[in-house]
Amino acid sequence: MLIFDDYKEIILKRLRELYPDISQNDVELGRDYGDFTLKIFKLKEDPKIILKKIKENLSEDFIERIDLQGNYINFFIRPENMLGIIYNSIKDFGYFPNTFQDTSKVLIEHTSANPTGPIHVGRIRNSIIGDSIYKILERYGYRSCTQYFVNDSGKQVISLYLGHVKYHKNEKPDLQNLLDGYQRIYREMETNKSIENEIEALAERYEKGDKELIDNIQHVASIVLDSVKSSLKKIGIEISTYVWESNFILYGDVNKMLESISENLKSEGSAKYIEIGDKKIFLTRADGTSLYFSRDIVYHLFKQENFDWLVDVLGEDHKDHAKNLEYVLKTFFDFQSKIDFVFYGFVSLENGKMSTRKGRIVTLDDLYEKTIEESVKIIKEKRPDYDENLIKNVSEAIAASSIRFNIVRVNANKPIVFKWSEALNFEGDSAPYIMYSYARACSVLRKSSKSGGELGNDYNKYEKDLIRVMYSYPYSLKSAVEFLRPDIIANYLLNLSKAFNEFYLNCPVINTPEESKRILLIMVYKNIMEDASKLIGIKLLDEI
RNA sequence: GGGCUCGUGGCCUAGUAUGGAUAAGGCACCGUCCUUCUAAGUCGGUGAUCGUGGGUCCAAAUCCCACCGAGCCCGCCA
Repeated sequence: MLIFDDYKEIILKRLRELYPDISQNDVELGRDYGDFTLKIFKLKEDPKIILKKIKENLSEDFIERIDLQGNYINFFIRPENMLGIIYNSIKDFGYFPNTFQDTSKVLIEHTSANPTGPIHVGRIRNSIIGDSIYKILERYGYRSCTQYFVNDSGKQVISLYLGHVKYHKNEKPDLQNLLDGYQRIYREMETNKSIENEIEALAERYEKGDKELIDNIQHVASIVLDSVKSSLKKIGIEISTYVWESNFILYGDVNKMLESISENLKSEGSAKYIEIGDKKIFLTRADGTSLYFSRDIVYHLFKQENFDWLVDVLGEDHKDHAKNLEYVLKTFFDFQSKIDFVFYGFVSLENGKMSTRKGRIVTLDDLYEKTIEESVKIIKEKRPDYDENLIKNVSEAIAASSIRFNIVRVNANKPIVFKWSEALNFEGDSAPYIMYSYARACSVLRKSSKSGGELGNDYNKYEKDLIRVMYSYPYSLKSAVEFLRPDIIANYLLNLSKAFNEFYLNCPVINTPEESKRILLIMVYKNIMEDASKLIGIKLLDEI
């Protein structure tokens, strides 16, 4: 929970003393008209009288003035009051807003990609959204943790193993030959049906607990998984815990789960299913092997043992699966945790869908390398004085931040078409724009000898705008949590950076009478930038 | 065919949950500003019947209905 002096709440309370019907939504954060705005359409009273009554009842010090404009009443807050709240919070607690530690434990499951190939730009949307949600919930005061559910027991990963046995048996398995074997076996399958039988035979042995086979499959899967981990690490994503699907089979949890709901299971041949309306959800195959749905039930029951709130980040292709899963968990099992699903639209290439099997992908590593290259080129052009070490630091920060920002800033339910020209654009609404604005602030602070200890009392338009955007940070944070939408933080950062850039261009600091006051403003800005950037994985540097 | 999601200037994105002030940014294009703290920046200009058609309402990008277009799902795959 966020803790700060919320002027909106105070204003709302006073307004309701006069007009009890005023709702939360009738008062909103103002844009250019005022700091807070009340819509008075509903009040059915002469606006001038409303204004008069409100002015009489709202005599708080922090109110600078109250204006009537058409059907809106605008409230202007003294900038020094807003800034004072932010500044005091940072001074006392290290950040603004302060938080109250929530007792709820939340687990964010993200990525969980089948370990059958390198992670590509289609899949990183999952990781980027998931990691950002994790950091946002953590900041808000939840005790948070991330988890990757590793599929090492489905047909895909069995194919990965079989591909290696068939085509690269004498080579030590590595990412390259595993991927080749995987793609080759799917090509082969198109003409040779017997391969499917081989896979099924392996699945059956697997399910019966063939230890050697399970170990071998886990071995190849872990090689691929390690590559996924190291790719994600480059963009600042480290997942707290990994849970392997095979464990639930090995230790009999899947079977126990099936027994516990045996009354509700129906049979078609030897295959078992649950009926939801006229839909059949199969839990086991005719040969007795388990299906993803069963393993996912067991996995969610396992998760709820330790967490009060589960958040699953899933591709939009999982919408039906998730709906059915939630229904089954709540109907047939003792499932108490709160559960939320965050879906995201696919990232496609300009020439169509990505496919690991068909080799039509842009991997995260490719994208990272190209972004570094482009960034180095630009740094050498713009900052000829930077040494190799600095170039390396800056280009790596820009690459990680740009990749994350370009993906996280768009609303998850919109599809994205990946374009190199956009991925490598470092101007306008981009991560470097935010990083640049921050570096400018750092530069001023470096060059000033003032410590910024005093709050001023007259702030010009640019200073006031900056203060207002900074004050609105908790509102964005709150929305991001409420709707599990990290894009809200990304857009907030753009607005904040823009407000600073305008201030910077119009308000000289060093060697002016306003230096102390403005240094304080910049210090506060720096703190909020660091706070918000961290949430979506933008790496800020003192100089870029 | 059924279900879910999306459609906002030439291109990309915000605004839609909670209807309300001239639809806000960016890219591209034209022009402005470095004798002052990083020009990856700033300011100005060109450019939008908010997919189409109805409806509700004092008021619709936002709500409702229909249609069109795109994506995803409709497996004893995951």
